[in-house]
Amino acid sequence: MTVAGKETPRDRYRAQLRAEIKERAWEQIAAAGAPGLSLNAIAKQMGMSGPALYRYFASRDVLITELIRDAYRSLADTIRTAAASGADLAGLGRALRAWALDDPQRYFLIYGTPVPGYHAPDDITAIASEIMDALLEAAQPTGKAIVTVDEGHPDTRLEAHLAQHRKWAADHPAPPAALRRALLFWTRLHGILSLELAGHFTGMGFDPAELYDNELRHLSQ
Amino acid sequence: MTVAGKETPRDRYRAQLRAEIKERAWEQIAAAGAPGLSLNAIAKQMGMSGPALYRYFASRDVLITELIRDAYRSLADTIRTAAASGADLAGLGRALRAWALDDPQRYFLIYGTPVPGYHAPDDITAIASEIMDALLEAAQPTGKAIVTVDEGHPDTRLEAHLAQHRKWAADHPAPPAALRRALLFWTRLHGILSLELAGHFTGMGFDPAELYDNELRHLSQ
DNA sequence: TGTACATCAGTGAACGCGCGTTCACTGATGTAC
DNA sequence: TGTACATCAGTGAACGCGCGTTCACTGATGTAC
Repeated sequence: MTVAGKETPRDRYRAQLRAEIKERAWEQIAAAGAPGLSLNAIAKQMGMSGPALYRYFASRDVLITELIRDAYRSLADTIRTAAASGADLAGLGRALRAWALDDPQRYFLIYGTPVPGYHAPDDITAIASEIMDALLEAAQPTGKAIVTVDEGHPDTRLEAHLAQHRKWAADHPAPPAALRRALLFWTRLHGILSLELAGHFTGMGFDPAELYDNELRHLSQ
Repeated sequence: MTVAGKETPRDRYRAQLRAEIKERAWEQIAAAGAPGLSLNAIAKQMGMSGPALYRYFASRDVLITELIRDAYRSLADTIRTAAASGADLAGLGRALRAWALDDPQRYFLIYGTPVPGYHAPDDITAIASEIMDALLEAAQPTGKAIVTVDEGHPDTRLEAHLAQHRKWAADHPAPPAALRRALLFWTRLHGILSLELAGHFTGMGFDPAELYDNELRHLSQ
């Protein structure tokens, strides 16, 4: 244990090695999926013995959980950075797509097939709602137009439901229309990305980017 | 080997045991996900020794591939049955949702995280395009209205792209607007289902069915 | 600056486990005459 | 209907493997006086 703020060379070395272990872990996940991640294999790849890794991660589960956390963190940062630079919903959508294509298995670690029985720790779900908050913020009508008569297909039924079931947006003053837009943004774009990354469009002949842009156009209008 | 059409008691027994193996396999997948499927564990659960299963499936991979095929087959039958009974796109959407909720892990076996390097055999991809064909059929405007002035948001750009990239619909005379509708049906509904089944909505407070219905309403109008 | 001690990184052996799969074999079930 | 043979289901032992993880230990690096 080291006092916070006082970083010794040993601390730096530790941090560096932890980072390298994670890098190798991502490579393994990219090559064989998350279930194929093996501590021994990582150690061998790094030229170390298996038990050595236990100096850096208490167990395989701890490592995987940290990878999941990093994935969420990376996505949240990507979205927030885009939002901070003034991007609208479509801009966030483009940032999301770039992030997903950059590392498909990282995307699937968050949004892929759930492992039955696994429950993410609280701090991870906190990052997830941080992402939703950023979407909600961008899903609100800009200040200029006071009354938004036409924002695509207003669906009063869904908006009425969301108006009364907005626990996930409790901290946010967004109106029902924005709740709806944020959810549709999420589910529609995820639908395309997930199928695209899984290869379900391969051989069909069209360009998924066109489909994606089509959705972005209608979300933003 | 038995001549086709001549079914001996032994054949019946074989078929029955193969079916039971698959059932146990699905139970295991539901309990621990597909990567956790183990032939030995299935055998033990059935009160048999491990090697006995090799009388029925040549290998673990063969078993899994057959499960995937069955999943596709089941989905295709569900969609076609709904279509045959006169359901419109929204009806197919409801059938899809019921099918997905009935067995989430079966859904994920088709649409979940891909295993890097795995390629489905041709007969399985054939079932996949059979599903797309059924969607295309239902996505076409009904005969009554000759000119469809407003079918949601017509997006000429996407339709123009699809008009020239329709390899996946080569057998089908559906117009570009129908291609677009079929794709949006697929990606939007999958987006919601996938997130719902993976538990990403839990704790958010709203009812995913409302979101789903919202999409169905706009696809059908 | 030098010595004594504590801390830490990493090793190698070992444990127990479960996996997929092969193989020689037993015993039951079916088929042919 | 009865016998002789072939077919098939299932067993138990075994192989080789890789996994996560523990443990006692060595050697290097840091810290305190």
